[in-house]
Amino acid sequence: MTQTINTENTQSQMRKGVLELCTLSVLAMGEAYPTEIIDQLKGSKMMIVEGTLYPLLTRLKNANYLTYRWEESTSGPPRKYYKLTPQGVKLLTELENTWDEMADAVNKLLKENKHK
Amino acid sequence: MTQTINTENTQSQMRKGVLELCTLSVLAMGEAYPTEIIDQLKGSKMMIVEGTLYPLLTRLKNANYLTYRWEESTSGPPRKYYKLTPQGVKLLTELENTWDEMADAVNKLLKENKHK
DNA sequence: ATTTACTACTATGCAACACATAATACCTGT
DNA sequence: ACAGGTATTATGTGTTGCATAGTAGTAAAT
Repeated sequence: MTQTINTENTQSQMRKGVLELCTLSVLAMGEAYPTEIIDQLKGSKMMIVEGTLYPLLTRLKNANYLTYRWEESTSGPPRKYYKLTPQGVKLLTELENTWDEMADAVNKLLKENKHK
Repeated sequence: MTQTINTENTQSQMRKGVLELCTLSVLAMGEAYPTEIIDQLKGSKMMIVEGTLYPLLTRLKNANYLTYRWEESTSGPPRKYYKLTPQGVKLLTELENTWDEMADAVNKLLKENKHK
């Protein structure tokens, strides 16, 4: 029993790929640890949860787009501070282009076919 | 052996959810059969292939967002002309809002964190 | 000193979907 | 009959968002 199409579900689907771009974009400002990244994304109205972000960071790290260093915290366990590698910067640039092109295409289409 | 993050793959991921919106948007102009839909989307630089569109149309039809009628063709097998149901129109409106919100959030984020 | 609460990270599994691939069926012209 | 183009259907795979649960560290409260 699957096959549910609804707005909520589609929102998740739309986030796919974009979350990767958004995470890289946050890290373009400088290193950050997961909770900081989540807070910044929430501040931009881009929802993301731990269960999504942690695996994503691990994938990006394994693919050499990110590195991290441990840092002690005064209020809890040590944190992993992530930052972009040169390849990560390159990937970010490419994904920004991909996003721009797709967003343009969608906006154009929606405008053309606007229903009253 | 999985775990490949690259621009190509992310492009697919970004399309998820958006293709549903784009398909509904094309049908907002009036009924169309799959090949027409594909052509219109390609005209807007939104890539989609048969293997993606046919299952998508079936999902939307099963969820009562679309209906179709058969029509004979003078140059090949009969075609399924799809059109939006009232619920489909409603879904389209919701997805347009979802898209606008997400696109705004992403654009804002990219602008803020623009790397030099 | 044990409990509680908070923070940070890790592990596992599921569901949804794009896409590749292949197959089926219909029509037209030779 | 056969070939080629068009339209639809069926099946399987890989990626990923997210839910859920668990581990571990710190600090304040009892």
